[in-house]
Amino acid sequence: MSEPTMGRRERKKAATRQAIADAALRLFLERGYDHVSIRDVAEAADVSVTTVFKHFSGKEALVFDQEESMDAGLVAAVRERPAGGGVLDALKEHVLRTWLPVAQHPQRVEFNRLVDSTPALRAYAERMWVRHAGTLAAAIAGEFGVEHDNLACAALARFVLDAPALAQGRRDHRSAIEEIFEILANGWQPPHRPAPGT
Amino acid sequence: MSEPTMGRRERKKAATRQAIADAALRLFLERGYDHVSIRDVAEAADVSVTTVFKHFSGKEALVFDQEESMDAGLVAAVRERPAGGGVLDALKEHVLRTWLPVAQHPQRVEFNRLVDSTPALRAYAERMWVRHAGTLAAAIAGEFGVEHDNLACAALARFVLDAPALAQGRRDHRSAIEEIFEILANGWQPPHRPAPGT
DNA sequence: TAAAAAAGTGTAATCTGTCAACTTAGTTAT
DNA sequence: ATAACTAAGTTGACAGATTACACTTTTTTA
Repeated sequence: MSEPTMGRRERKKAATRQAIADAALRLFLERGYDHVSIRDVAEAADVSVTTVFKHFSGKEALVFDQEESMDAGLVAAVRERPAGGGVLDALKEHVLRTWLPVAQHPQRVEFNRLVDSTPALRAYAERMWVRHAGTLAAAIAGEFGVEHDNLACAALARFVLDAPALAQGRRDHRSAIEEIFEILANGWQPPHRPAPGT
Repeated sequence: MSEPTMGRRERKKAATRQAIADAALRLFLERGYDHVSIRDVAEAADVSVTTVFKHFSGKEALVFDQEESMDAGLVAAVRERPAGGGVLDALKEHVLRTWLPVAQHPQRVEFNRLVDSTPALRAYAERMWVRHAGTLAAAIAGEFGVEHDNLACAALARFVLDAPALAQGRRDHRSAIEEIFEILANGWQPPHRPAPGT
């Protein structure tokens, strides 16, 4: 799907965008986010500052080059879920499939450290998920034939999209996600005391 | 507690802060958040730009002058809850008591419209609540004698603090909050179709 | 091939936020 | 009361992010 659909123009555009994103990530990892200016990035990618802003909406967006439209994925997960399966299970599987690999990729350890240690990026990353809450809520509501802004659906969407942020930084991402979805499915129960001596 | 504790100095400082906040809110409501610069605010309050930043951490903070440390209130709600009562109920009551009056105050209609129509302020308001998730999570965990970062407690804290954002913009704030806590207590259930013809 | 469309450039401007050195006024100890 | 101290505020300069604008180059297309 790449060769005939993209003319020279779009190919060059994509290349420029990629060059900017690569240069940005490299510099950020080298010097830290706050010690790299947009000008630095532009020069490293050999483009002008204005070009950077034509490709990215702001400095934070330079870091999250890839994870863009997961709207489609979320909606598909809900709509094309296995017959007879619940929406909750479908969303759990989707989160496990799409988020786990990214979060656990060993080449991303330094990337995650960069994000974690930069307040602006932490905030951006959190909002990145929650920003899709509206779309997901509408998709869920559509499945049940209720108003697109049905409160229960909006709440579920929001809670589900909180899951990655909550699981972030836990030892076992997978079981963390499962525990969160367990709460959403059956309600919150007071935790029991851990075995003494741990 | 106000007269003897505050000398002239602190009184003047508080007055300056209030003058800045008042000028800011007035201008924001008049012209819209994005069409007012910090310089405008400073001039309207007859102080220098740097003074504004000495009192407020940033432009958004000018709008949320009042609602600052609710950490203490959240922790108290959990710790001093009625004997035998569940944490969930205590938190629900606390949200209803502290958030409802503010959100419904009729004098705040234009204020809410300002926040709602300004993306930067929307984001700030949302984070304002979620920012206390760590404190609340630790308080809940403390009540049950588990590790301070217990996942179930962190998840509950987060979900509870999502409630105001979710209830915002609904017709009936109170029942919205109650519906959200119902989900947290008993799990999410698919919504039923609304009566046709509404 | 010429016009339209898109990508990119350079400049200048605005705005947020920070910094350092200075002034002023309130507080405190003598 | 007065000198020394301290916190609040001022001023001016500055860096970085972001936008607007007018211009050039390249690709596409009629």
